[in-house]
Amino acid sequence: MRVRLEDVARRAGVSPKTVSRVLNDEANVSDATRKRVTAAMEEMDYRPLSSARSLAGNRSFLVAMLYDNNDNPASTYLAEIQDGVLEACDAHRYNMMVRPLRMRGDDFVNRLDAVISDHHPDGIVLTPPITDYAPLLKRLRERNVPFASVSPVSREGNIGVAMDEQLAARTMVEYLLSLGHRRIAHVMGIADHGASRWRLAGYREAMAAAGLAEDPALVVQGAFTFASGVAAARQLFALKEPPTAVFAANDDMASGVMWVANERGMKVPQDISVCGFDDIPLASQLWPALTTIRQPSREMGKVAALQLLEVLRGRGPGRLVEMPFSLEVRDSTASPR
Amino acid sequence: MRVRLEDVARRAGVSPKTVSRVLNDEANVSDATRKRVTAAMEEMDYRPLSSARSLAGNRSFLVAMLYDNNDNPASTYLAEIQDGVLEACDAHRYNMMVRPLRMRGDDFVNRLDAVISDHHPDGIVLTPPITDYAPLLKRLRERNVPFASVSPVSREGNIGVAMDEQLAARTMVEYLLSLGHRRIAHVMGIADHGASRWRLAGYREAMAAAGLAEDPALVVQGAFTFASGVAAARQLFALKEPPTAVFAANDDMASGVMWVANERGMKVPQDISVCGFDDIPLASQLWPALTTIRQPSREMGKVAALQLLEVLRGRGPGRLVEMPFSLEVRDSTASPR
DNA sequence: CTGCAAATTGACAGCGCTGTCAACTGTGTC
DNA sequence: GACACAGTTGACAGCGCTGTCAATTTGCAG
Repeated sequence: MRVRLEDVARRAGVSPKTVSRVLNDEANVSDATRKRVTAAMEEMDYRPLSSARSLAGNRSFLVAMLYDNNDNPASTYLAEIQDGVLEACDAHRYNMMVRPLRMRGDDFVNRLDAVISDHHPDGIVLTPPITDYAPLLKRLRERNVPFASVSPVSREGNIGVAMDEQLAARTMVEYLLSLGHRRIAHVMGIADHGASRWRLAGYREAMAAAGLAEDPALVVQGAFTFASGVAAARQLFALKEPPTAVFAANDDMASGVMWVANERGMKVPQDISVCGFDDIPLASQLWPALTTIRQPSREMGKVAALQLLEVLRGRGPGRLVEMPFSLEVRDSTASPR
Repeated sequence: MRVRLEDVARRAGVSPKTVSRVLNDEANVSDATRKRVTAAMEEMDYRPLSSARSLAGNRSFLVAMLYDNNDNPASTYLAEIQDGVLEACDAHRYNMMVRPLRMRGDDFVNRLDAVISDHHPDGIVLTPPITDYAPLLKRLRERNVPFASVSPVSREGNIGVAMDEQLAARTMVEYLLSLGHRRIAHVMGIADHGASRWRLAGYREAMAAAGLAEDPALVVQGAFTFASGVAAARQLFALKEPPTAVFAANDDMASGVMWVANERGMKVPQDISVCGFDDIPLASQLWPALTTIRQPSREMGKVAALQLLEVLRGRGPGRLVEMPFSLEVRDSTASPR
């Protein structure tokens, strides 16, 4: 037979309601009572039944992590974030569910509604690019579901975690400049993603600061995928004046660029320097190992979830935490010859 | 105000219990009534509250996917399986949760117990290598929690999904033999994983069938990680008579082997052929693209979950479904020179 | 048309917990 | 010593659904 809250109450010599208070870490319980109840719980190995807690208390102890599975089929980046979110939820005995949410089409708000109505998450963790679809955020606020974001575009009124991606991108390009590169290309990510905008802005900032006029031919559109990196590289290498270095907006695209370089018999980094962004495991497994910006994805997932939990547990308003990045110089970049 | 089952019942002119029966797809409801109730549900956009269903019905509608996070930090393989499991659960309106379960130490059975007691999953999907820890399976059976496995070692009494990995490995090695290789090395995975055993067995089978005596120096231990592939390759390439081809038990290790080849200035596939197993996205992003065995991981996750759901929904006993593999010949293998 | 078994439907209690609100306890004040 | 007041505890109902079992309807043989 399962141990119920009532059983714990009897053992501790208090009313069920008092045990409930202890369980939920509520105020107004004397230290002595709290200690007695906690001991009884331990002794009996009491496990609250979450369905009963949910039904009576009208909360689900559930955090849903939403991601866009249009452009992100099982990506490493998301897997790492998920790992961090899960760790944070575990620590506070919250459950976590992952929900793909196709952002294609215009009924994604309905799909969000369905997720909320079906699962009643107490809160939501938003991952890029879902962090910035205005109608979706609006609906979340209307339905009064707290949420935290990983790398949202707007810092105003958002809680979660962010990184100064523009500065990171600028740092990367400044590094390339310091190696002596002047014709530096940039492969952009999907146009309306915040990550694409920041990384492009950082690139432009560094180039401008070095007094270099922007050559539009050196900035090509990508889509964060390996294949788009391949396409972008083909375009860049076909230029009359090809770049001596390529800064791709993420590692997958950078690996596409390197792939094309190999295909053409160009040596990296002797003939062309290539660098990426994110530092997914792939970056170290490529030959030569990829110079990139390290983004602590797992930690970022954890921190975003912790901010959300802060709110859910009524501990405070939560904030937008800034995470550090680092430039990982490896073997795919060198001075031009 | 939320629409409750009672509201639907009133609208359809039946008792709440009858609506419940329709909701749960039970027998003994006349077609006419069923139709009327279903219509009422639709019209009112009724969403059953899962906490109430769980509490009253003593089931959770929850499937937990267990994985070992010792050796698998956010691996692509698991992410793909997860994706498939999620799809299957969604289709039957079950929730899914992912649970890392460190297999190190000997209290993993307790940790399993905690998962069951805390979350009460109706069923569990086991992923390698958790599929084969006898004490864990025993506990699962004792506690009467149905489970399905992805690639279990033992096919007896297990439901889920499997692939003939030994045949796949043999096929790969036969392909290398057909290219003219004779000194073929194998980098093993973690010793007690089923995948390691089968892939090694397939390697041996093919070598023996070709009349080649096994050279123990050509079979080296790995651990399914990139780093272990690097270590294994250093060992192999240092041999007096190094291999002309290396078959690694998975793609990550194969990429480590290629990395060392590059480091030493050896050309793949001219100087050394390398191949892997799994066909994770990395395989196509390496240069040269990796010859490997394609394993339909996502589909396998889905099929395993479907077998479990078959059981959970009282539809049958479930079975062990065999999935096909395919040899993906790419550019990392060629005849020796 | 009657009688009987099978199929269909409903009444009711209760799953294990928490919200509400009332009751009680102890402390400090004048 | 009486009173006010904050701090602590408990009684009770009820969250929305399903299990049990009894009541009713239907189908069909005689």
